[in-house]
Amino acid sequence: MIIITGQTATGKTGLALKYAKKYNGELVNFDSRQIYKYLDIITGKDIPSVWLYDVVKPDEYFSSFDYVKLAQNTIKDIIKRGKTPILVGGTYFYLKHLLYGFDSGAPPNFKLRDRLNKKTVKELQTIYKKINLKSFDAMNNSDKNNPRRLIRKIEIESTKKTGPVSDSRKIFPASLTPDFLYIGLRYKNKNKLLKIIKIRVEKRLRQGAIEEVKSLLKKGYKKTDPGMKTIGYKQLIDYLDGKITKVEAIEKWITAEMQYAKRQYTFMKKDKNINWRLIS
RNA sequence: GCCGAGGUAGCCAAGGUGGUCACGGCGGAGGUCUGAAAAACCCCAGAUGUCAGUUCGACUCUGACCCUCGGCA
Repeated sequence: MIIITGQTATGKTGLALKYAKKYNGELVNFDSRQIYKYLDIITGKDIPSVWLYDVVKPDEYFSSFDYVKLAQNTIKDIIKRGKTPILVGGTYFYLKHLLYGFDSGAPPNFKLRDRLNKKTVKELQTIYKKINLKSFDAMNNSDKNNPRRLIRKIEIESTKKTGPVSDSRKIFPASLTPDFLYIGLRYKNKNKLLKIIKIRVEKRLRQGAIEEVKSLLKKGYKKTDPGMKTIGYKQLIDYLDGKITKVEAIEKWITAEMQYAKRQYTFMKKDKNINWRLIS
């Protein structure tokens, strides 16, 4: 098995294709945006025949847990057919769960989430403190102020009463053997990354990025839908809504890509199993 | 050239009868991360156009100069 991850715009797919040829492999996507149907140009679905593209519609909920279930089956099936699974993507959150498992088996409680989403951070903190003060005190400053994390914590506590629902077994730790290729791609310097991202944004605009956003809006998808909260789409929607100019939208798009690339590496570098390859 | 407005961090920008050298936002650095993750959140650095003057003390007052933006010419 081969895993290729890393920063955005590093040519992960290209490398994956090389390996696919070499090892009789099939690609499995772990990019949280390419999971969505109709998000094609801006998310860069350049290659046909990749597993786990176009799984759900842009307005549908999809979690890392859903991803892991699908990926497990897909990978098992590839192996059964005697081929090499090649995982490609940049969503380390998904990959982490696939490789190292989950802590809690609590499923989402959407009614509870809706209710809690109306609360302020202060209120959420108060609620959680009341339920589990010890756990709250143990949270770091970043999480304590993060409504999503607080809501999730409250959600977990609230389902504890009924008991955990699903299992949280790890999938692949046994596969982390020496012949297990786990590669991370990143840029040595930011100027190069910026240059590549600029080129890529321009290319996507030429390919019809704006038309893609328009057609999504025409289909009835909204800015607030999970799939639409994606770099590129967000900025172009603001442009189409007349909130910013086209030039501003493009600049913001590029900036968001750079910030994303940075966050990706910050997260991924904690995984000591990744073999980093520098791009210069 | 004249009249008006203004010059506060890389950008936008608040402020005060002169008194711990200054609110924010963006951008930048670093970070958090276990069922929303291309999300959400934490945190750090950085500034009063120039030169004089008044004053115990000026970013705040005065003058000159430089620059920017409007209008007149």
